[in-house]
Amino acid sequence: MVTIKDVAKATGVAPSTVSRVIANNPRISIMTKEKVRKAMKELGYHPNVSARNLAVKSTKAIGVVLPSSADKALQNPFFPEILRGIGSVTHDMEYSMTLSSGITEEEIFAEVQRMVYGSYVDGIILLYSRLNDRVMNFLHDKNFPYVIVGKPYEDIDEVTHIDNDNFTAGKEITNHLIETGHERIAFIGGSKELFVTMDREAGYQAAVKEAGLKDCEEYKIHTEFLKSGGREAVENLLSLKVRPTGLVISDDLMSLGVLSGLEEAGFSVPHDISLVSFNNVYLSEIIRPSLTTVDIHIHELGAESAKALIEKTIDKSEPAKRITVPHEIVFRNSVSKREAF
Amino acid sequence: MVTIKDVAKATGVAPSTVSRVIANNPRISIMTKEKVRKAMKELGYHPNVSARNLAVKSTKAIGVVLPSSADKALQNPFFPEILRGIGSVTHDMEYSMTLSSGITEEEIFAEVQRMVYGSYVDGIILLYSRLNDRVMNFLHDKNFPYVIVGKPYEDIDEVTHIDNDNFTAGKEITNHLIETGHERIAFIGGSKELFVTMDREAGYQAAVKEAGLKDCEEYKIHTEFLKSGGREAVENLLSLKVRPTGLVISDDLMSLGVLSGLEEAGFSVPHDISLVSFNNVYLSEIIRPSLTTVDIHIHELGAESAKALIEKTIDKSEPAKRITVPHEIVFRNSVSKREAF
DNA sequence: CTGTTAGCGCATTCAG
DNA sequence: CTGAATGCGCTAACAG
Repeated sequence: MVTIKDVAKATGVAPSTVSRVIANNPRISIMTKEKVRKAMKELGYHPNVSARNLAVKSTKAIGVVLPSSADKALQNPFFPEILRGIGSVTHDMEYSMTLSSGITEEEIFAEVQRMVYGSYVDGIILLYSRLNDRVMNFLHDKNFPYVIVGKPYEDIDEVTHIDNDNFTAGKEITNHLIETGHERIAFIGGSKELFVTMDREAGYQAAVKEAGLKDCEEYKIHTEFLKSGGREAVENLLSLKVRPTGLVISDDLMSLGVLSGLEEAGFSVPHDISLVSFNNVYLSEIIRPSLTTVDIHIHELGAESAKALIEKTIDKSEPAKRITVPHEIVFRNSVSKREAF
Repeated sequence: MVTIKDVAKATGVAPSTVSRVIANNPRISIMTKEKVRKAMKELGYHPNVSARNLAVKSTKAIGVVLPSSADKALQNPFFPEILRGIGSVTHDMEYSMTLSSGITEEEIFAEVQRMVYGSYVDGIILLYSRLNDRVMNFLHDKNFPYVIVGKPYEDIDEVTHIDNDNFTAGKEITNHLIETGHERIAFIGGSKELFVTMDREAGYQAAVKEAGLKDCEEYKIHTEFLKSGGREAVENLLSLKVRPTGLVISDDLMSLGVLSGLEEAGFSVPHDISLVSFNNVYLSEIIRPSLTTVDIHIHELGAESAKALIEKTIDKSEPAKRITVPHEIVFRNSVSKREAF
């Protein structure tokens, strides 16, 4: 391994000088800089992170914590995509990204502790949010830089988070259904415990109310989309005396299950029933009918979270803030016009 | 930050002793061990990785590089799943895992160089394999520990790789179709450049030949599944005078596209056409019809690769080897019996 | 069984 | 503008 000393020797300067040209210190003459750089290149010098980290007490690395992957939810294409978003900025800023690799909640917590106490990373991105989460509490207590993608359950204005305006998105997409003539619209969402679901549902409900449409409990379904993609949800809905003609579904992946269930039951989408959802993952484009869905800009969600976190690691006093990533509806083929009765 | 010195002082021993109890060195009396451990707990001591890494010249970290994510392929649930597999062993062995975060090929290469030269990681897992890949060549030249998930294009018995027996898998799943009475079976695969595709196709072909069935070129289709999920593939196939009754598709995600295309064109699966594929990602279970597919044990693929790599980082002279992860067919509802004509 | 010493590679005072 | 000295926190001989 070629060290700073080697290039110092080769150049006939002191190690500290080499260190300074690495940092591009302005007090070094342009000439020696060139000379040193040349030697670095020739010798194949590359700085050693561990040494650097030790000296400066910082790592230029961020940790990313995925939800407990006991959860099948991890198979959601949302995750690779957000990782890409994060990666795009870590790459640009020459940070590295460490993934937490626990599977149970317990393990994850242990991992995070290691990351924090062991100085593995300068900050952490939480890709989930739960009520009373040990990890978040821990980070908070330790005053360790972290951001949340989504909406925190507690201390909402003390923790910087990156989210969409899911309420508005829910409202808009529901309005789209209303505008195309639908009057009986149901909502199918994942766990009520999740803010995403709640926000989107609230938006749906607001739209329904404002339009003066029927707002009944029977039309709001919550199901673990892990289990058979909400098959039951569909069955429940179809067994109603007055069936909905439009469905707002809180996640593309879930739509896939619902769609399949619908067609299996002999309903054609969008002919018999229209359907819209959220996320705009790749899937929604390749299935038939392709999905009208709100693109929540997953990549940007990731990128913004990384940016915000890095700022925070650089200046710990950076105030907590909320970053709202814009969304936009992508119109495709899962919705059809419905004439008034 | 509480260091080894602090606990040394608090315990009245030398720093080196503390270091030894951390390493659980057997030459330390059980008594002082207890004493030291107690102090560590009380003071909230946690070892600093950077310092440790610097001293031992190793990082207990592995790098994972994903395929260039210009590729939509990353949205394949295959990736989160394999990451989980890797994570399960890195966690157990107390390693950490760093994701490469480049998006273009160029960027990825730069990242890998940083990882290697900067001593960010002890070894690297490549989650893709391409002909004449700079990254692989680089790792190879530098004699840096790495493993490949899949099959390397070059130096196949010099690089340890973890793969399924895709040939056999292809053969078996095709045989399943044959056994259920299908006589005209087509293959739809991704890029011919990929070994996975090639191997699976070769298996398909072997099965077809052995069964004495028609083996024509028209029945072998290659398409970028990125684009509209192989819609054209389907159209081509359907426009044939003698249409196939069974389809072997090289990836579940692609099946999704094909399935949609088929139903859109008015064909019902499995009634009119049967279909089988590979991977057994979550999707294949939630769509209707659920997919008969070969489970390639993605998680295990990841876990084995991590294990093999870690072994290699510990003992660089570990010989290159090939690890074959078993597969198994999961029978679901995308295949129906076909009576002889 | 334990303490002392000397680095690991780099950044950063402080001099000059 | 540059060099010498010191220390980041930990491990690893070497003594004893």
